[in-house]
Amino acid sequence: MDQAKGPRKGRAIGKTNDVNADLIAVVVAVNDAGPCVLTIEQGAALPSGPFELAHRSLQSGLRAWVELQTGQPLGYIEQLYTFADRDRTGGNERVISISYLALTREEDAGASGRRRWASWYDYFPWEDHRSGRPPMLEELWPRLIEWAQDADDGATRFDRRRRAAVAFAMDNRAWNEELALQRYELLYEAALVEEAKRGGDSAILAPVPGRSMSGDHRRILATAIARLRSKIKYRPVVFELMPPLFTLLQLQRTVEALSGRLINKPNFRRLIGQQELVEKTGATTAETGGRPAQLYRFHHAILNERPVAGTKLPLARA
Amino acid sequence: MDQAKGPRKGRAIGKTNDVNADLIAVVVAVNDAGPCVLTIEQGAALPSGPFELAHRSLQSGLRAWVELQTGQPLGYIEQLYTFADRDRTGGNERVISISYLALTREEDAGASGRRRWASWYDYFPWEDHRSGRPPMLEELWPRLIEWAQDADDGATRFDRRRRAAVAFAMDNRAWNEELALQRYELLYEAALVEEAKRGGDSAILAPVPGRSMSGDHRRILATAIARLRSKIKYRPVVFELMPPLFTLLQLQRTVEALSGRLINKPNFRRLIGQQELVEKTGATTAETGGRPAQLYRFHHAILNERPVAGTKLPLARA
DNA sequence: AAGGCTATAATCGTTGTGACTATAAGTGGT
DNA sequence: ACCACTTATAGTCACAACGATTATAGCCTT
Repeated sequence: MDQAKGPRKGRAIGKTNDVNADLIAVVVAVNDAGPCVLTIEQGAALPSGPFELAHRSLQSGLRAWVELQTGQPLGYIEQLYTFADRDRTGGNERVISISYLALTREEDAGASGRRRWASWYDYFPWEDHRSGRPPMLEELWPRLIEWAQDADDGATRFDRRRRAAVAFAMDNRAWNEELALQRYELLYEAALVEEAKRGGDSAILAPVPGRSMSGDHRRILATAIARLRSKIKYRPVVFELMPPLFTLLQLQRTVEALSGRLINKPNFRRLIGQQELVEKTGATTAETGGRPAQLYRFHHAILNERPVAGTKLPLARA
Repeated sequence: MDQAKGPRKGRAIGKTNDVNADLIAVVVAVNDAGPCVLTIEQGAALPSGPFELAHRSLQSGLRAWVELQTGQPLGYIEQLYTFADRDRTGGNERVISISYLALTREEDAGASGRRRWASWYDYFPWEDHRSGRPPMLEELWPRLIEWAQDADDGATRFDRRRRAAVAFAMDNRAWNEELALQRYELLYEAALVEEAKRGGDSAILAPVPGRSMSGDHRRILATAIARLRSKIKYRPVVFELMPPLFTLLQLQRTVEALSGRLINKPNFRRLIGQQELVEKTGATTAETGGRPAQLYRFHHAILNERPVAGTKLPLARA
C-alpha cells in the first residue's frame, strides 16, 4: 500500500520539526531454559538503530539492524508501540522510537560476539509462576503497600493500593499473566526498579530483584511480553517459536514458558486437537524419556481458513 | 515514563536520517445516524499534522492538531499504527505517520467550519450488515473472483480466491465484522477502490461503491474500524461514546452501529447486567416511544477491579 | 521385574451463551 | 375505552466450551 500522500496544509518550512526515528526490536525465542530475548551489551540492551534513508521500510530497517548487531535473521515481525522520548539534547532534535516484536527459533548460534540470549525472567523474576507463586512476591507486597501509604491524599492512597492489588494478585486475587506491563510500570512508579532512579530522583529504596536494562528497554520488553501473552490466546503465533517437528508436550512447554504458568495437559491436547492446528507426521521421538511421542507439524493451511479464531488456550478462566 | 535514553552507537552525524513525523487522528462518535468519523475537507481527509517540537508528547500533539483543525476536544485516545511512507519528494526527507484512534461523544457542534462528521459506511458501504447482507456484496463477489482468475499462476489464483472468500463471506461463510481492514486491503490490491489508481496504474475498472479519501486515510480509517470492532468485545470502551445517562437499548444500538450487525436483545442485556458494567440511576426516560426505559450510567469503579475481562458482547460465536 | 516417566483416551460437571418465549408498561389512534 | 404498536424486562431451554479428574498404554532405567 504505497500511496502518495495528499497535499498538506500548515507544514512548516525548514528543519524545525525534524526528528530521528529509532527502531527497537524485541526478538523472542524459547529453548529448554525458558523464554529468551535477544540482547546486546551483555544483556543490557535490545538491538536497535536509527531508521535510515537506505531502508525500504520500517520492517526492513529493523531486520537490517538486528542482523547487523546480532547476526540473527528475523521471521515473524509485529509492531509494538511508538513513543516519543523527552528531549535529551535540548536542541532541535527529538527521537521517536518504534518498537517491534519478533518471533524466531533459536538456531544459528553464530559467533556474532555481541549477541546474547537472556531469559525473560532474569529481568522479571516475579513473572514466572510455573513453579507456583514466586516467594519474592511476598516481599514485594509490603513494599507496594508502603508506597501506597506514602501518597499525599486518601484518594491516591486508595488508588495505588487497588492498582497494586490487581496487578500483583494481592488479597487472594487471581494472578493475571497478561498484566506484565502494568506490573513493571507500577514498580517504576513506586521507584522499586533501578531505572526509576536514573532521573536523579533521590529515591533511596533498594530495587526489587530483576536485572535492569539501559534506557527504557526493559519497559519495551515488558510490553512485548504482555502482548505475546495476550496474543497466543487468540492467534496461533506459538508455532513461530517451534521447530518444524515437535511433540505436543514441547508445544505445551513453550506456551507455559511464555505465559509463565502451567497448563492442564489433557485440556491442552484436546484444545490443540479440535482446532486442527497441528497434523501428525507419523514419526515419533523417543528423546523424551517415557513413551515415545508423536511428532506433529503446524497445519499451515488452517491459517487461511480461520483468520480469526486462533489458538485458544486453556489458561485459567477465572 | 520519561526515561533518559542510553548511549547510542553508530548514530550518523548530520541530518541524513532525519524524518518528519505526522500525527493522524481517527475520531469516532456515534449518533442516531450511525457511527461517524470526524473529517476535514468535506469528508476527504482525517485531521492530521506534523509532530512539532512544541508538543510535549505524541498524544498532546495529536490533540492540538485535532482541536485546531476541527475544534473537537478529545477524550479517550489509543495508538493505532505507525508506518513510513515511501519517499514522496525524492529528497533526503521521509515521512513517518503515527495514527491514533480517539473516541468521543458528538457534542460541541461548534461552528469550526472545516469539520464534518461523516458516517463510516459512506466510505465502507459493504461493512454495514445491520439490515442484513448489503445487496452490493453480490455484485462485488464476481469482481473479486475475476481478479483472482487474473493471476498469473495457479497458486496465486487459489490464494486470492481463498482470501476473498474468507474476507467477504463467500461460499456461505459467516460474515466476520473484524476483517474490515483485510477487506479494504483486498479491494485495494484488486484495484477496486479509487485509491489504487492514483499511482498511475492503468487499471480501467470502475471502483466499487464507497467514498474515497486523500492519501491513505481511508486505509487508516479501516484500521480504526477493525481495531474498535475487536476491542469492544473485551474492553468496555463503548462507554466513551455514550452520554452520561443512557438506556440499555441506546447502548445496544451503539454497539450495533460499531460492529455493523444486530445483537440479540435479551442476551445483550444479560451480558451487560451480569458484568456489572452499568448501574441504575433510578431515573427513566419516555423518549423512546414505548414503555419508559431505565436510565443507566457507566459503573466506573468496575474498570479498576477488572482490568482484563471487559465487555464481552454476544456477537455470533461461529 | 519394578518403578517412573510420558503419551493418549475418556468421563463428569459447571459455566457461558445463543435462540426463544412471555410478560409488563407506556404511547397514540379511533 | 379499547386496540394496536412500541419498548422494557424477566425467564427458559439446550448446546457447546472447558476445567478437573481418572484410566490406560508404552517405553525407559535400575
